[in-house]
Amino acid sequence: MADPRPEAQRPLDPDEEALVRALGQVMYVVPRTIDADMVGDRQLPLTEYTALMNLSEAPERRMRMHELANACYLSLSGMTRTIIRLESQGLVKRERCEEDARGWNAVLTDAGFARLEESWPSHLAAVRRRFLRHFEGLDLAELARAFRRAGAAD
Amino acid sequence: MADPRPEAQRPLDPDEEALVRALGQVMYVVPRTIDADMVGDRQLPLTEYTALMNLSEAPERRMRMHELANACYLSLSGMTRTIIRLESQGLVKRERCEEDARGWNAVLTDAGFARLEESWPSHLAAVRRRFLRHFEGLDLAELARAFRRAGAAD
DNA sequence: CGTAAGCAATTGCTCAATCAAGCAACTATG
DNA sequence: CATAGTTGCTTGATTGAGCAATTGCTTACG
Repeated sequence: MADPRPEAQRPLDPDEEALVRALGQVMYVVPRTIDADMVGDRQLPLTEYTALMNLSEAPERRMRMHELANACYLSLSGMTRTIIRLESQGLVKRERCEEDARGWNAVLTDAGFARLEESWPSHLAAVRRRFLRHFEGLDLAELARAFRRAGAAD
Repeated sequence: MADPRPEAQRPLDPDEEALVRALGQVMYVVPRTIDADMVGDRQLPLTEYTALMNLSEAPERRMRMHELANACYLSLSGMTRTIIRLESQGLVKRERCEEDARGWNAVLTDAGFARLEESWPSHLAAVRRRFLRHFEGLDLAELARAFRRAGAAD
């Protein structure tokens, strides 16, 4: 990380500076407001919604733990605990993996699928209201590419 | 033919969808990598850096707790504890507010200022590497406005 | 004035996330 | 085919954050 070459230390130009100062809004405020909307509306925290949603899109509605952890931007241990919470609500169950007995699949139950169907409108509304509508008129596809680049390791 | 669904539930178009799916990268991955870079490089978590930085820009290098909490996107109680951590390292001190004895000012010490001077290149590098460079060629000023709109409380 | 209402900040508690350590199962090598 | 090393996941300990209750000061009103 430490690479204190002069070039790297050139001060930000005003537009860069404005963007960096505004970054906190998207890093901190947006996730909290979306989560608060979901919890207030459907009692389903964003982390748990994200897990259910990823499972619902997977083949046979099941995923290995590390796969799901990645998809949810969570550590493996964080994912274990999230699945425990969902399991205790009957929304997910765990099944040993056929091909590798070390592995587990998190599997969406019918109750989990129902919970998701009941909750997605709330998530959609929150995402529109707290995020998407503020980007009208911008090139969303290009922006999406930039977001993905920023998240890619290096 | 008219779509009978309420407007708010209209599905996302592909570009919107791509952006929403990429949002997690900026909400979750970017802050963690910037923080990890700062901690690895200068032992200074991003939250604490942000507090020092805001203080350094304030008149007399001092701010009221709730002001600073807002600037750092933190609750007041979260800010109290951050200041306690900084105070225990001698980087900040607390002084009763002259005009209102209920209030306290967090004041940057010389040691705190020195810590900041030693750390900002690391922060700048992290922000460039993990965020800014992926947005080259986009209209940064417009993007900054969109970020600020997204964070503004309705 | 004097008391009720309100505000600034801190404290107690809880919770979700991390890292590090542990356990169980798989794989590769001599 | 034994065993050393690796991998997949869980568990234990810790941390940083938020909310709700509390403390101490200020202000507004009768």
